[in-house]
Amino acid sequence: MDKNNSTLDKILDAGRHLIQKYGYNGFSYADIAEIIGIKKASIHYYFPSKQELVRAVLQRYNKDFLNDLYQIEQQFTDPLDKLKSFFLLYRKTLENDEKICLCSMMAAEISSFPKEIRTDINRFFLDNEEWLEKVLTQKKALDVPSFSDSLAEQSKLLLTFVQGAQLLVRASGELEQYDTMVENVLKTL
Amino acid sequence: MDKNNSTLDKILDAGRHLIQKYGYNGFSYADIAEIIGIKKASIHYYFPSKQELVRAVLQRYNKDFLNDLYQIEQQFTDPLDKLKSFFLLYRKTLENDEKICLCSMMAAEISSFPKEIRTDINRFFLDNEEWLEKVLTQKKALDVPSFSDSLAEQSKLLLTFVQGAQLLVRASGELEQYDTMVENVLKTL
DNA sequence: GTCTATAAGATGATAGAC
DNA sequence: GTCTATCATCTTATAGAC
Repeated sequence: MDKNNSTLDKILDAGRHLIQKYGYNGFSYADIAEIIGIKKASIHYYFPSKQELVRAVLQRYNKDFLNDLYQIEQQFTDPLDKLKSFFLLYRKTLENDEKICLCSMMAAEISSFPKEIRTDINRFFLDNEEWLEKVLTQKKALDVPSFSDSLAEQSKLLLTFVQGAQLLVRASGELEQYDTMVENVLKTL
Repeated sequence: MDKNNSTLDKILDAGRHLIQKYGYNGFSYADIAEIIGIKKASIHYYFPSKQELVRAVLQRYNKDFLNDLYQIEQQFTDPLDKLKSFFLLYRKTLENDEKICLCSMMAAEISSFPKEIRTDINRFFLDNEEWLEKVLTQKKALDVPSFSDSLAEQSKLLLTFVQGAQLLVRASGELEQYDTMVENVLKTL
């Protein structure tokens, strides 16, 4: 159950942290080396190029995030609880040292990436939408069918909300804003 | 009425373009120099440091954007038309060469900036919220009062929407998504 | 104002010893 | 696997000629 503490994992952890905080163009091999106490050259042993490194970080992030969504799905039965946990998942990132979702940052920096990486970033968003749509479908089955719109479209709106809310929180520096906004967006359902 | 085509303006234009596309950490003086056909050193004559340059870009962007909002306010009487124009304003940026709102990008990169710049970024968001709230107030006066929530909170949600929608469009590369999402978010009002 | 020249340090990356 | 040493290039920034 313990996280593998190999150098490889430390590099991926540090890389993810730095991208979430400063962006792909805002960190260097030297930064990673300093964080985990090795030399720059050692990183190249695992990831010859920066793009290979970022791609590995991205793919692991997507996998972990998808797993978190699956856990939420298992843990709760009430769709509303699932949605609240979804927003809490994003909140956890914001709580910790000025970070945002890795894919939010990388979507902003999309012009710096080749096609394959762009595809992985978009995959993250699609997976989020898909998960949300599934939960909204469960919710609709319980509720008076209050919304007639496509649940796929509704999911996209929820995703734009959580993506944009992160930017507002970062601009203001006030995390508490997030909770109020989540409350309000849940009321619209 | 013509835009002043001084070197200063060219520098600000190129700087804004590059930040909107690649981010603050994703461009250099050399990039600006190449775009407008001068030498790097000439840019330092106007902006000794990169932070002074980005600050000037940011302040002009905020001023121009606020002016655009004012123009919309003057041009339309129907609050719904005003909102549609608001979203169209953001769309214009997306249409053009993989760019997003300057302050969306800079909010994502907030950890790279000192306090004064952060304040300017947040000012942009607050101005957006204020403008939206004003329009929503006009709308409420016309409508059956359908929503009971605070219009300030409603404005924030609309802002999170447009901020997040940009990231989704960038991730997918499909601008048409934006129009559908705008349609759907307007239905929630 | 714009240029050439140059500095001082950072950056991504490689070669080869241990 | 991790290190030292080194590379070519890029980065922000300054000094001084024109």
